[in-house]
Amino acid sequence: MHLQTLGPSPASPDEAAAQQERLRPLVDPTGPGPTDPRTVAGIDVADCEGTDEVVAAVVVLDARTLRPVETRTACARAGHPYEPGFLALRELPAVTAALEALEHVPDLIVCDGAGVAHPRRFGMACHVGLLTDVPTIGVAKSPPGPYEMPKPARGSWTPQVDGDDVVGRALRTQHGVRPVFVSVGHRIGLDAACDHVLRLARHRLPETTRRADRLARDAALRV
DNA sequence: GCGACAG
DNA sequence: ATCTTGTCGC
Repeated sequence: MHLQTLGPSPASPDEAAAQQERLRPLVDPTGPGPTDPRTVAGIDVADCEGTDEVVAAVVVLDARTLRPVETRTACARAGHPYEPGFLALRELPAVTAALEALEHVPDLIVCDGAGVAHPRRFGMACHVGLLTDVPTIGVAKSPPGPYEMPKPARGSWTPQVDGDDVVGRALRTQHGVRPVFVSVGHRIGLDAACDHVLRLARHRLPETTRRADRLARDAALRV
């Protein structure tokens, strides 16, 4: 699929922070998103053992059946060790390559990790949103900080607050199971984002994430 | 048993 | 992220 140009790739955390600050005003954290998406994509990344490479996987699912209609993987040098707040510095080159190889343009993209629930309000899901101009959601497996535990029922949630802003939710996707941490990426509001995550979640994590995770893991073994 | 899930 | 171990439930 065609991707927008967002300027030169940062080569250090400092440059990445500057890029995040530059791009964050372009994020639109509102709107209904796709009302009745036909396809939903999931993205995840796995490390290749022993090498300096990471592999990104993109899986496009039929939104109705949750069956895959297209899968792509791409490899890239990690370049930098992981640093909190700079996941994209490490993962985005591979993610970009995988997205470029994609033939379908999905109606919605679910990213592994944060959207606006990020130190500079510009997590990976925001980055992918601007890159693709497709509505994006960030679903993280661990919280950005302390949070209030939602009630045990599936669908219950508590707000994630940062200063004066609500930046995301701890959302229960299965009864009694540890919540996931949802934040908006681009071109969709938090209510709609949580609706989609809930609809995609047969287990704790949405099917998009599970499928992309497995594909990335498998591909990483073969590198 | 095999897959899911907790820590 | 990854690995290891142990329990739970279909």
